[in-house]
Amino acid sequence: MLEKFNKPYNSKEVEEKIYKSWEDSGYFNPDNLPFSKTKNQKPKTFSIIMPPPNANGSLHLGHALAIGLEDVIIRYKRMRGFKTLWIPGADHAGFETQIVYDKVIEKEGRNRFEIPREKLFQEILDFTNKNKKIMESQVRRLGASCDWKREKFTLDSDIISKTQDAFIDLYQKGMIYRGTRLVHWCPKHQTGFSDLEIDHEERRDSLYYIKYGSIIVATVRPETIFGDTAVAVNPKDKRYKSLIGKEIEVDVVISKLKLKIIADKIVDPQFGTGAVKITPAHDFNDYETWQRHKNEIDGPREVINKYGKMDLVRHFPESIEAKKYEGLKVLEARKLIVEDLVKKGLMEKIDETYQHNIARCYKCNTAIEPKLMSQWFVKMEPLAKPAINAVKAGKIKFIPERFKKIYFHWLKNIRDWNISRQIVWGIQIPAWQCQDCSFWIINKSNPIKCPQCGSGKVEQDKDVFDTWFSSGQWPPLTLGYPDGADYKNFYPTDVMETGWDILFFWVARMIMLGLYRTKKIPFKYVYLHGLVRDQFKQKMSKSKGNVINPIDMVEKYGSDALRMALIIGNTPGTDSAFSEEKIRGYRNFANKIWQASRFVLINLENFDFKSKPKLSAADKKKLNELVKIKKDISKLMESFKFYAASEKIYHYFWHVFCDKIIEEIKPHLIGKDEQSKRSAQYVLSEILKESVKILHPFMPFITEEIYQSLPNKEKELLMIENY
RNA sequence: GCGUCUUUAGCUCAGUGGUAGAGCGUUUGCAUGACACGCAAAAGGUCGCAGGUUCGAUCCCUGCAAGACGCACCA
Repeated sequence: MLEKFNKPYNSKEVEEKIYKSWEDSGYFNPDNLPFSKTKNQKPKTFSIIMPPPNANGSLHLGHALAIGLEDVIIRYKRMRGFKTLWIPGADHAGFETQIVYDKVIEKEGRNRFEIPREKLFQEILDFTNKNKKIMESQVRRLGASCDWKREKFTLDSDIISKTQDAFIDLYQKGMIYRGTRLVHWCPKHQTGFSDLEIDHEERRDSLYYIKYGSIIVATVRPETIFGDTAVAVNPKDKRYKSLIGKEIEVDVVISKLKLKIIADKIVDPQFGTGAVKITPAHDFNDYETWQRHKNEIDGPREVINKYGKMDLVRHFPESIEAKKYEGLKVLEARKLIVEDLVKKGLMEKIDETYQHNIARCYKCNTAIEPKLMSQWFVKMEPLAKPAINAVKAGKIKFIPERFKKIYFHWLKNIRDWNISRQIVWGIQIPAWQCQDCSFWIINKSNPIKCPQCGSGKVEQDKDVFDTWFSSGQWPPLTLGYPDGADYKNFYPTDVMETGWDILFFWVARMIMLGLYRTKKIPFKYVYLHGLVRDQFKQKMSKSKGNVINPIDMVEKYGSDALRMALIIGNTPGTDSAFSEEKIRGYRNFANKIWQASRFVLINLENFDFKSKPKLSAADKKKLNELVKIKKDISKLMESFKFYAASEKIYHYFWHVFCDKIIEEIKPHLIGKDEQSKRSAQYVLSEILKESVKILHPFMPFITEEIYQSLPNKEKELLMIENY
């Protein structure tokens, strides 16, 4: 019976078997939990929706931390008698997966833009389904006690359908509109983005002072002069006051442009020359300036195409010089136009020390081109207000609290959300356009005929939703909103546990869309864990070669050790330094638990549990101390201080129980005094059982394995013991 | 520009208005009847700097410095 304890703890021999016994027991499903069936009164429920890992690859340490923390919470609540539900999921991760797959097909010498839509979608679906299985098996290896029967994928048919419903509902209420406006466009990935997918990089560039007729303008993008439609000055600027409203003729090398001088507050008289060229097609501020002066000046003239190349000939067909620039990449064109301007004597000066920020694609670092596009936008202000109020009123609490401020700041300055993406991997937008009269029909199925002009030429929008538009509705959708039983029983959920890096991408949007759709908050607590970094606090990345694969660590040291290493000393919201050393330390702890259990079990072999022995004063004290420790730890668990709770039980088990209590008790075990021996045995058995319970949420595998050997166990599984 | 965080032992981090804590690491001893993935000891800190509040500050307030980060952005 106890032979297995004769060698060091071997996680490999235990974990798979234990996980299977949990899964087979059915207790991951709250409906099967024994204590939830008994009473007439409504059972206490507790629910967490797992942030669905991307189904395009393997788990990283961030996932391991998240799953570890969520499992800690779930197991603790389950043992506390809650009807506990944890729903696992998988995210199709639209754009992210698209580019992962781009790399796959690039290696094969193919290009996604040449593959028919349906074929490409099917290929990515096959690829994702394969990876999804790997991801799921990894979640199991981490010990997640989630209900696999309720698992949801963001491309399940009901999720797709309900996501489209949300779009239609928002559209009907005037919260979504089709707008032609400038969007962040990545010339490499050939898609537009929302504001969040953009990184800014500080750079030193040249600031060119160019003669525009009688005045001089300063710009970093001389290649856009072909798209200019005005020059703006500050209305209070005395230097230009007399010129406002006048037209100047500007030599832009390939042609002459007549530009009106307009007055606008946006112009800072202190910067450059105080005169700004206005290029509404290629600059966000210029676009807005044009909006304010629509009646006075021409609108956007696009001189850069979607590939980031010059597109001039169609605007200047009679210009021979235009051909010279045609098709050049922006930076090549810039070099050339600068040369030509200098040659023509139009370059006043070049300031090469100008520091500014430029927008980059967050994925490939390609310079973002503001591009004029017709897209679907969500009006954010009406969604943001209730989301702000829910947090202000304390209905949703952030852990740590300071993220509230960051959240408020973002929501108060929010801009409309571009949800159109020009990729195939995602949920297609349920919008159809009449090819004859351009009328839009918002409908899940093909409307066949245009209701406006009767034309039969109706085509669905090729674009798909920003992946966060669907995952933003994740809590209600996974629970079967609007009429599912789980939605009734488990919504609002209790905790949303995720990384602070997706506070805006995901958490804020879940709150906004959740409130909008269900009129209820989607969750009560937001627990934001920090990012896991390497031992030097550097971000882990493939290029730096400092990535630690969590599953390798599970193989080497066991899931329990990995979980402890991730959770101990990791305070919410603070990035943590992580190293293999740390895991080794907790592997050692696992063995310590193993050996201590062995010692206790050996000494319990002839112990009669039927009658409780009379306890010595010292032994009573030990048990009282344990009660206090347990109380302290529960308090820490309830206040989300898992980093402290785990450390406390670690310290108690090793340095109190093993170092002090066992050593003190040894003489009683081998002594002749039968009563004090029985007292000692009882104390050992009690402390071991309680310790294993307290440790279980953190180190579920080894504790379950030991529990199965306890002569005084009361339940079939430790997992459903009473905490 | 607006904002957030950090600064405590060699490293990574907890923490408290009343003479400083953990883990790892280091040093020394130890094959002790659970465990060398171990045991027993030990060394190691003006709690970033300067003021203030207080009987008392590592903790509260102000300023400064260094570092990390978020948001926005002027050509």
